[in-house]
Amino acid sequence: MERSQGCLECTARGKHPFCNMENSSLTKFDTIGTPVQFGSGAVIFREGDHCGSVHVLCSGRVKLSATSREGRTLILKIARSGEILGLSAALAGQAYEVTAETVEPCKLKTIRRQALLDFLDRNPDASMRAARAVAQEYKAAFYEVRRLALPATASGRVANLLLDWSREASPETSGKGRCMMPLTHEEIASMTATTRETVTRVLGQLKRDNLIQIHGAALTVLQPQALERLAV
Amino acid sequence: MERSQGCLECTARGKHPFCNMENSSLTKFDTIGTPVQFGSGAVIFREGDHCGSVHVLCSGRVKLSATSREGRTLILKIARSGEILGLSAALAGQAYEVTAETVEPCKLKTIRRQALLDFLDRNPDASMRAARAVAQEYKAAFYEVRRLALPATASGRVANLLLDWSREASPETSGKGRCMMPLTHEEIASMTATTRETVTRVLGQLKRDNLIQIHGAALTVLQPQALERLAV
DNA sequence: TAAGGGTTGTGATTTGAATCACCTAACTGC
DNA sequence: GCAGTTAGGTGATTCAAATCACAACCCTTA
Repeated sequence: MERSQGCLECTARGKHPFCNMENSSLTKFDTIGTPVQFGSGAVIFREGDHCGSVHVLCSGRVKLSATSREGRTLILKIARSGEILGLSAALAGQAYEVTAETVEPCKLKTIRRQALLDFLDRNPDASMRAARAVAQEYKAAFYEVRRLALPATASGRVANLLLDWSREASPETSGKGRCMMPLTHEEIASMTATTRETVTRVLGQLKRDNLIQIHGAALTVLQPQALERLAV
Repeated sequence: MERSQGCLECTARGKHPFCNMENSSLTKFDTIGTPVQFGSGAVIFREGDHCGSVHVLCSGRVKLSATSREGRTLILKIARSGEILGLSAALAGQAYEVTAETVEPCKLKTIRRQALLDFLDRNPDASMRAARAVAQEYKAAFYEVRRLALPATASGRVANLLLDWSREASPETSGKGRCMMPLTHEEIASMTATTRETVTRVLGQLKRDNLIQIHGAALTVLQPQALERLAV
């Protein structure tokens, strides 16, 4: 009788397009999903694993990454609450494309792939929502390509990333340009196709030029326009 | 009474997941789409344009690209028949993310965004197919990120692209590793985040090392394993 | 309080690839 | 045929960033 994790009562529901479906659909949805909790650093699934389930991220952040045979790691994005991990793999009927690893304690709702497909078949509004959710995922992946491939320099790619972060976070942290960046330089390097040392140097330069401020994990973008000029 | 372009009679229908819907749905679908033809080099829509329509690509190839303020161009992919251009933008209700330009004469079927959404609402099997189609688009975008960001060198990115092409084409051209590459070095550079000169040099080196063969637009991959080793 | 693992900061060196500059071919349409 | 245009090829030079090598910090945990 775990009611605290019911989707109907979820306070964040309105914020998340997929979760915000009709009550009747959501009631049914609630019965096919299992609430799960993870600590920090837990692996939810691995790249190449058979996709048996999708995972709705209720709270917390999850790092999505891919690794090359030679050991180079690319972090695609940090997923936030409301995202549906593994949805595209489940719909396409293929293995997970990425590895999902929590970066902080997370609550999720896990749904078996077949149960989800049956549910979508029977609830047209949910299946439209799923299509929209994947469209969002697509858009995000597309902007990732853009962010990586268009800037000519490493500083451009880093600047792009910082701008993205400050834009995403703006509603929460009222002060403009402030956001939390709980990643190491090594991880930022994996998100910008560069090296740890280069990230250190670029961030150092941006601080010296007063374009940004960093206190621990707190990042403040002081001059967004100047960053944009760098970012191309 | 244009019947030649009806989806029901389309011979390629079986090859394309989205088009291969139930006959009853397809009949309805046929009534909401307008067949259109384009010559080579025609622009179907532009990045940033309001997304008023989606376009089912019936035959021919279409170049999808994005441009930065500074004029750098990134070619995301060459879409082939069966793809639905602008679907993700239509579902997400936003502007087109890319510019679509034909690289050879193409036939398309254009559907007003609202007509498509209504159609999807009323035909659950079609909306599942749409979700799957976007999931495919997502996967493609994801591999694009991988191809661009994981290899450490320009030759790695080019090698990756050549491998992708030869894999895609393999069913058609029976000879292994043979495919058509109707792009200039400049365009290949835009797909691999490098420059025209570097593409020329890399392809030259690959030819000299007997990893590939090029005659006009015909590309043959002679040693896929060696290319993979380069590609990382 | 010391020890040890992970993270960050910096210099010196090397290198891949961008840039610049030009040149040859191939195809276009007068 | 020749001028014009676009694609492909190549060398010389420059430069950003990868690599290598350590020092200086955190943080935990012992």
